[in-house]
Amino acid sequence: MLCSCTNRDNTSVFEGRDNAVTMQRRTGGDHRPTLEMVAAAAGVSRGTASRALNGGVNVSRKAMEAVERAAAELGYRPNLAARTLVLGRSESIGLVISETDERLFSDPYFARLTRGVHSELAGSGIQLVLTLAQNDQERRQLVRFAAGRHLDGVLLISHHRPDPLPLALEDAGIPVVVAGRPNGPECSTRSWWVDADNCGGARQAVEYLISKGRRNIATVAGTQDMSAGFDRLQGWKEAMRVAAGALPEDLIAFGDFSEGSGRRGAEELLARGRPIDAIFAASDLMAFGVLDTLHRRGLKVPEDIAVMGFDDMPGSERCDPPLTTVVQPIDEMGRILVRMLLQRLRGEEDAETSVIVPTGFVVRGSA
Amino acid sequence: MLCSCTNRDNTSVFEGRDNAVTMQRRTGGDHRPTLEMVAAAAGVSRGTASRALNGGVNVSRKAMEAVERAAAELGYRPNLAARTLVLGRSESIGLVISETDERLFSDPYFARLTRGVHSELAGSGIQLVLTLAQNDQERRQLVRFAAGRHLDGVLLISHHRPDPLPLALEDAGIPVVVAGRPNGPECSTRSWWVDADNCGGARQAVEYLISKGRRNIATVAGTQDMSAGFDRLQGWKEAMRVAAGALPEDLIAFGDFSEGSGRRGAEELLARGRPIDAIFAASDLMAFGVLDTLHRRGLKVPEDIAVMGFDDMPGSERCDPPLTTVVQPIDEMGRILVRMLLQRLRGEEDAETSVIVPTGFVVRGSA
DNA sequence: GTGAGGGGTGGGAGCGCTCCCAAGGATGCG
DNA sequence: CGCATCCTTGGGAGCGCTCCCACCCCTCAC
Repeated sequence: MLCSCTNRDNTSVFEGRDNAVTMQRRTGGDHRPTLEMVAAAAGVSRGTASRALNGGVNVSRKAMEAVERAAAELGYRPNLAARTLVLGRSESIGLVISETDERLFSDPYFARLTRGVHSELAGSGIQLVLTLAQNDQERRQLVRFAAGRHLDGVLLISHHRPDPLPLALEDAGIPVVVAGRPNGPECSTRSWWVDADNCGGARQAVEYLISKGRRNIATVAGTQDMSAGFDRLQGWKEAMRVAAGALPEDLIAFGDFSEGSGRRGAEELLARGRPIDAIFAASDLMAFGVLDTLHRRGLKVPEDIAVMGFDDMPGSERCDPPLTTVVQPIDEMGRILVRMLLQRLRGEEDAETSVIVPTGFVVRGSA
Repeated sequence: MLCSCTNRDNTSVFEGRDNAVTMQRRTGGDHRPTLEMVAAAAGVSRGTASRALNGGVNVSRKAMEAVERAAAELGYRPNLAARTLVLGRSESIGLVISETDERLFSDPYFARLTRGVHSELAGSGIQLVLTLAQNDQERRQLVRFAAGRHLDGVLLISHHRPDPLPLALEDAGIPVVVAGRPNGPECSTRSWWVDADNCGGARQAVEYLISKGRRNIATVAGTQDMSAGFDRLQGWKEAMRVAAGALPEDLIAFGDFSEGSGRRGAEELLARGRPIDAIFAASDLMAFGVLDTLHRRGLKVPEDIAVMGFDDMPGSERCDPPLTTVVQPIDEMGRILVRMLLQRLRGEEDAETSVIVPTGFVVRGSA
């Protein structure tokens, strides 16, 4: 039985076909109008037409109008490749995500950062180009693409510590601003970067718990090869060293930012038998796992044990009890990322080359 | 108190700064090596160097090696703008998402489609460029970007019916393949397209319910200006017309694909007082809402009322009872999208210009 | 030995654009 | 009226690359 809403034209189930990349060279007939043709139609020279179409300095009113009319009539579209060739820049920048697409689309972090980048770029005339770089092959191709003058600069979202991409791009002459902190010997120190104050945020969270009378504050730390994981643990350590004198190593459990690892981390901490009256989880997802474990052990939050998270994920205000957590101004970070790259492209010498954005936190029910 | 993990160099909280777009023209000192320089270093001519670097036909072994060595030593990166200018193509294609970034990152559909596109393109040497086109200003800029020879073709993800983008791109000479169905008078019929067999999938779902002895099969339909919403309702109508003779209009409620609208749709259907023994929801999200409503009314699924969804969202197998639902081969659609665009770029006359991909379904507990 | 054939090479032409400079035309002031 | 000044214009140069064609030289057949 044929479906009536199947359309009438040449439609069928697709069959695989030879996929060789042999596109036509010099696409034959579709010669699009060039600036030369516009100029001819308007009765002026190339130079005048170019000036008329780019701001119109030193162009008479009459010439201006003639060129604009001719361009509209011919449906003229400037060849940006030619423009790039002579200008030496393409007026587009890349937003490169050096992560698996799995995380890309599931982690709201990317959505919010992209939104910030996007909003800062709106109306600037600069084209934003999103690109994934998930493996070495793709990274090489990206470097070729960017170095080939397709991108004037790159915003790189990269949170895993040893990422060869910033260095490779800088070596190819592409200015990079990284979201995250590309420190360490194996990474480029030339790249500029923006990061949330993960350390300070974590410290403030612990200090808040202390101010509420908590003393035995454990932590479920995140992945240590990510700056977010490392720095948040640093923040906890700093606050605890001050509060407890020495560092209570037995109050640390390690997770990987996932909910399951939060569950396991809490179980591990409780199993050690040491008194605990608060748990700081290095991500909200892990905090969800911690809450789950505490509930199942019959412990009350926050009466028996206070819980804090980090991120303010969607959903954090709806869990039981609503999660007190550290918030990063992700949109703002995206905007700063763009501003820094534009400064770098303009060659502003006095600009800040790295920015740490302060975090805040929302107090809800869990602490 | 200063955070010890704050780095040592020039770091501070960012302050807004003038954002005018006045990048440096003709970036001064950083003259990168050109093909001419590579040729000179290798002791051959431009032409020979070019041939050596592009497949090496009619190049002696000696010249080949000399050029490769020179290129490596100088760190030569071909200027892709110059290449694009002479070839008339850029060897990159766009994946344009004509949706809000809200949905972009929350709807797993995009992640899976992107994965399919990505995997099909791997190793082809073609650069994939993701772009958002959320408003008219961005759409115009995208057309300029693509028509300016930055993109050889565009894969457009667009499910809202009157989308001016495919037509605008085709008018500018850019081949487009749409994910979705750009039918209707206001839309381009020139664009090629790929769509899931929404109509057939819905019909099969209803036929399955009929085969299980259900007779009064209601539906909560989706947004009607999206082909997915329209076609899925068509499929339900076709099956019901055959089964019931006439079309039971009072078994239709309308939603917008969201969970809340599924809840309201189910309530509306039940409130009409007509006997119902199954509900086909046009999305899993709406099916979740339907299940919720039925539970609250104390109705048993599937004993009292069977429920089917459409999409196979992550989470559909974990709801109560696990959802029986129609699945679209989204990855495969992404792959087909790429293959079709490459065919179109190659100018293959005999290629299919539209493809409807058959759906399947998974039987779980709800029907 | 001579001519045909083919692999290998060099360099001119040209892609479409922007920049620059010389030259023309209009205008103003002494 | 003459000359300096400014606005406007045209067209050459050149961005870095690929294509094309003429040319060279080596090989092989007759």
